[in-house]
Amino acid sequence: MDLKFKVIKESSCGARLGEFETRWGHHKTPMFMPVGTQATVKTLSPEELKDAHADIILSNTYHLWLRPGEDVVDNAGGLHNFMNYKTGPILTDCGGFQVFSLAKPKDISEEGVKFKSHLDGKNLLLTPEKSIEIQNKLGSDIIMSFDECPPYPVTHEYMKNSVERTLRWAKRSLDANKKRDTQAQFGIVQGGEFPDLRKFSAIETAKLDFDGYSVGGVSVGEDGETKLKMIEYATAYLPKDKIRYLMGVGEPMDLIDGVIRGIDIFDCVLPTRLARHGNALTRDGRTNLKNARFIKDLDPIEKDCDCYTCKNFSKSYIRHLLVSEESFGQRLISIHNIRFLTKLMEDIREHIEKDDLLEFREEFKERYLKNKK
RNA sequence: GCGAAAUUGGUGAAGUGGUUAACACGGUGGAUUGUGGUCCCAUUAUGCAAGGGUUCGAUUCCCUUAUUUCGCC
Repeated sequence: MDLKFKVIKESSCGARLGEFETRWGHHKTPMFMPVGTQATVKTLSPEELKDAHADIILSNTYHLWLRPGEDVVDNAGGLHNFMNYKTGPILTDCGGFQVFSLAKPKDISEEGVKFKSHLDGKNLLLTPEKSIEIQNKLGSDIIMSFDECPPYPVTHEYMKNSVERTLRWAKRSLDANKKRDTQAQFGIVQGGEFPDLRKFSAIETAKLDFDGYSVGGVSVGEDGETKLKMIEYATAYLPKDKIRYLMGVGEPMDLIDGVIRGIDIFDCVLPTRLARHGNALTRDGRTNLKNARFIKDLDPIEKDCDCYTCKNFSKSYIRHLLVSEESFGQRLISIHNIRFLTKLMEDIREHIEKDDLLEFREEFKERYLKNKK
């Protein structure tokens, strides 16, 4: 499905202000997608997501395949109906990342990847065709082609073979997608920190007829400078008229730096995972709300934040909930953290419009990192 | 009143005549980037009820006191 993506404005620093269309309406980029691995953004209701200005969410093929099974979701009429998320699009990840993140004895062959299920140890085979078939049944708006996300670091030789295989898998993924008219499909660029392989992967993937292109294999343990280069090596060779999605990146500074390198969409578990561990994202950096200094602090997490949490609850109360292991505390911070990132993207869009994103970056960085040693 | 047993950090507790008193919880910090939600890392008792004695050395043995628990009149 054509997303009708268009770049509205490209700023002098390389950032793009854009827009695309789905059956749910128009969506502005750059944007951030909260992650809902198991058909739920952990602890949040669809209403809360909407209120936090989450426009689109990500869900996961691998997890839904294992439980409850794609047929169960299909039976409910697709993911949107199943989870009653009716306000925006859903993108499903292909399951490729789990090869890396599960880090079990893995067997990667031309055919696909052999896993042991983390639920019952059963031997499973995920192939490009199977991943697409599952995503077709899940009925997401955007599906990802099946890739391998190698760990970091890995030898140039390993990465070269992996990139070439991922490219062949991309073609098979594209061929397997019979619902192309209803679901958009993205390809994934890999190549690790190697400029030649990133370039090769970007150019060759771009030759395939995808609706968007993502940059994968980033934020897997590399240092900050390497991370930015990985992105640059890829975006330099991606078509300008297609959406670019940087997978798994969500640190506020990384979002800004990604946008400057021409990225349009991001996803990350960070806001919700940090929330479950008691950490709030703020303009002044991360704040661990479990810290004793908040015991009697009646201020909200951020005074000028428009989220439900900040409009109604104090740090003192949230700290109490966290310390008492009440899940409402995790939920309140999740709401705030997601809103923090969607607001950051709104600010970024505004500054692309004004073409002063680099100045915004400096101001933001100064304040965000000032408490870091 | 008599007899017996016990007394280790904020809590539950292990332990030994000899350099840093186990473990768990709790506390305090930290970590966290396409999520295997309740995980991970660090730190947290200069002291073993109090006082005295034996000993090269005692939290560990002995005595006294205090407190607690259980029996008996």
